[in-house]
Amino acid sequence: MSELRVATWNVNSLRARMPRFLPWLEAKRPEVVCLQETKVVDELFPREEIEDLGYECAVHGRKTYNGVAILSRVGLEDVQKGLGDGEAEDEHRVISADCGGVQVVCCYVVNGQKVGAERYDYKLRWFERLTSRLERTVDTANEKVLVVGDYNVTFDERDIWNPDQWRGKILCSEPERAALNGLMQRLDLTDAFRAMHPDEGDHYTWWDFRTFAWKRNRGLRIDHVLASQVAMQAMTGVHIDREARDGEKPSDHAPVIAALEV
DNA sequence: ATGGTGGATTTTCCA
Repeated sequence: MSELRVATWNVNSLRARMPRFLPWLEAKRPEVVCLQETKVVDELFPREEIEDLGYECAVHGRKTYNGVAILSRVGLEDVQKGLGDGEAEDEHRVISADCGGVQVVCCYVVNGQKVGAERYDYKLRWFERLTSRLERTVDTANEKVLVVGDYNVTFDERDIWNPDQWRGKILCSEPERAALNGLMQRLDLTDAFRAMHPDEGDHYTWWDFRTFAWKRNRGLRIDHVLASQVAMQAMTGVHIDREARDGEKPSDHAPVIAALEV
């Protein structure tokens, strides 16, 4: 038995974040790292610096927006990019791979902008497409499966610094939560952080760059590790790496790191 | 009700 740590981090531009990302990667050395908002086409992905630290890279990026990647130093097999449902545009928001016997899916869910906006409806439809994609490509009934990433949805008021002010708003609305919970029910996935930290609030993963949100700890928990039952049984811990949100030129998200015995 | 900051590519979009 050995420990396998899987981190998920919305880096908000990998190239802009390299001065923070590389030292973090060297210090933490998670076996698997899932990145969102890489904002870089595959040809310009900073592959060499990451490979020098012992990682293989699977990338699915585009110019300016979105982009996802999986880095692994325990193998990277069966890489599948995108939603794969034949629709014209999937916005480079999903990539999956088998890493050391764990089925890892890295997701960057649509933000949605504002309840009722066109992008909000697109977000709800995109959740349905993601759910179908997972039903086609992962075996949650039998395998260790981790579906991680920036879901842009809170589960409940424990995930919100001021629930009254956010009630019904984007990232907190009931249709978004129904879409996320529906995905989890259909795939039999568990919110691993909450399972390991029941009844605790004040555990956020995103703090808005505006309004001094970090300094005031005005955050939301919107980055999640969703785990199959087999993965949950192997899980030893999940934590949010708040240090990575502090200091110079941080991302607006903190990494979430899950550890399992494999 | 609005705008605040940050990143990429620009005088604006997206978050």
